[in-house]
Parts: sequence; C-alpha cells; structure tokens
Amino acid sequence: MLGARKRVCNPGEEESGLRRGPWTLEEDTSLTHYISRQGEGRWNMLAKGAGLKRTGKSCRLRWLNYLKPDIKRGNLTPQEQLLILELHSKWGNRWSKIAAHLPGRTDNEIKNYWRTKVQKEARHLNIEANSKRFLDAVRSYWMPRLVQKMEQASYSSSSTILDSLDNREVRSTPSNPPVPNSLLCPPETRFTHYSNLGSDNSCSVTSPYLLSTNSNTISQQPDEILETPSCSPLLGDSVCNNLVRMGTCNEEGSSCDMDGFDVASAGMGTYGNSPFECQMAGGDWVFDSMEDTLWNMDDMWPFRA
DNA sequence: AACCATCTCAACCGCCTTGGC
DNA sequence: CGCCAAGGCGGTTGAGATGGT
Repeated sequence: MLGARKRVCNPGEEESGLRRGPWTLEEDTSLTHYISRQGEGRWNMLAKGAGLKRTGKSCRLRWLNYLKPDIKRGNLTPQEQLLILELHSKWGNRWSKIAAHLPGRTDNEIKNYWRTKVQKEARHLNIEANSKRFLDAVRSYWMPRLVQKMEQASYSSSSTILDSLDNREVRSTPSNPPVPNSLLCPPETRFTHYSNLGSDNSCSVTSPYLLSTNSNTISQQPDEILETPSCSPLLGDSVCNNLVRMGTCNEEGSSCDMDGFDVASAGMGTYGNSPFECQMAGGDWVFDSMEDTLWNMDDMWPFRA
C-alpha cells in the first residue's frame, strides 16, 4: 500500500499551531489509544484530549478512513464492485450510503474507486459516467462478468471468494480470452441474446442479463429492475452464500434486503423477470469500444487481459 | 539509468445538516 | 425563530508509486 501522503502547501505546523499533512505514527497511536479509552465522537474535544495538534475533522477522517479496526484493506472483490455499480446506479454519488452496505469499506475508498476506475472507463468509451448509456453498458456488460467471475470462483474453490478473488488473479490470458456468450455463465445465469430487432430498431427481451452479440446499445427500465425481489435462483447458491457471508444478504430464503436494495437487483439474478426495452443507439460503437477497452485494460475491468 | 506519464489514495476543502441554546 | 459549533458528506488535490519508453 502506498504510504501516507498528502498535498502539503504549508507542511508542518500552521500559524494556528495546528498540524496538517500526513499523519505520523505517533499521532496515529495517540488517536487510537485515546479512542480506545474514550470512544468516538466530540472530535474537537477528542483532538485536544489526545494531545493532537489536529482539527477534530482531521481526527475523525483519519479514524474513519484509516485507523478504525474493522477497515478492510486490499482490492475490492467482484461482489463489492458489483454492489458499488448497482448501488451507484440507484443512489448516485451517495458514497457514505453505498459504503454502509460494504462492510469495512469507506466512502472515501468507494469514491476513489469510482473516480479512478469507473469514470476512467466512461471516458475511454466517450460516455458520460453518470449517464443512462453508461449505466446500460455497465449493467449489460460489466456486471454479468462480475457475476460470472463470482460463480467461477465459487465453483473452483471451496474457500471464500473474498479470500481468493484478488483482481489480479482473474486476468484474461490467451487461454482465457473474452468468453463466448454461451460460455459466459453457468447455465442458470446464462445471458439471452436479444433478437427480433424491429424495423424501428427496438426490441424487447426477457433475460437475466442483456448481452448483445450484434452490438446494440441497450437501455432498460431501472425502476423495474431495482424493484425486483430477492436473491433468485439465477444467482446460484454459491454466490448467494458469499453474499450472506459478506453481510450483504440474509440467509433466510435467500432474501437480500438492504434498505430497499436487494442483491438480486444488483445485476445478480432477477433481471430475468423484467422485460427490457432495447433501442438502437447509433450502432455498434459502444460494445465494440467496450471490447477494445474492457479486455485490454489490465485491472480496470475485472476480466481484462 | 533517466525521464515522463499515469495511477492511487490519503487528506483537505467547503458546503450542508443537525442539534443545542 | 436565529445563531453557532460540530459533524457529515461529496468534491478535489497532489505526493508518491508504478509503469512505459
């Protein structure tokens, strides 16, 4: 991990006597010890009490984003990425709200992930990151692959996905090229190609996911998708189990209820009952572009070469 | 080896909300 | 009601790490 760093306009102490910039080990220790004795909150008082020449805000941020014991380190798992994508599609840049559904992850981390990975991908595709177009592309292209990878990991290992799925381990190789659609998922999560394009360039399908082989832009009805219930059988037991382990699902009846969000709606299963409306939007460029960028940008999308 | 470009992410900024008075 | 302080949140920055040439 990168060391503590910070833009330092005026390194060291300011005129006010307050320190800024990277935290020292001593400061971290003082803060941690003080909170372990006194608890969190009243940050300005806490800063004084701990003998820190920092603002209360700075202490709070340091604690919540870095020092808190339950903070999870390391790459985001496919499950976590999937959740972020879907929750962001539902809530937008409500980072703290999204983070609340990812145990051990901070809003800052998720925000950074979105900016460095997702927004960059959108730029590559020349799509506005928060646009419906990009959301459609994510849902129909990125999410299915995350689900596929979760399933693969579950099938291939008795250990947890969380343990085994470092993104760097799932890179495509010459023997693991972009997968034909029919092989993308286990049967229960297989995508349905859409067809029957009408003369008006619209179509409708019923499919757990929509993966175009004829490279059309896809749109869908977010509300319908987001209201679909619970972990469906489409998701597969292994993935559900891992989501339960994450605290994302509850075990009873494979129901995933998270303050209105359910994992199935996170592109993991019950798209199947929602009719999709798809429209042509200028031909092949989106998915052609995705093929170019998604498969070639290492570590950017989870299934990259 | 040196240089440059790009990426990562900790930390700050400023605005908004909340709660106490 | 208004005022103020504290906390919370999203946006932004930039130092250091990393990769490419």
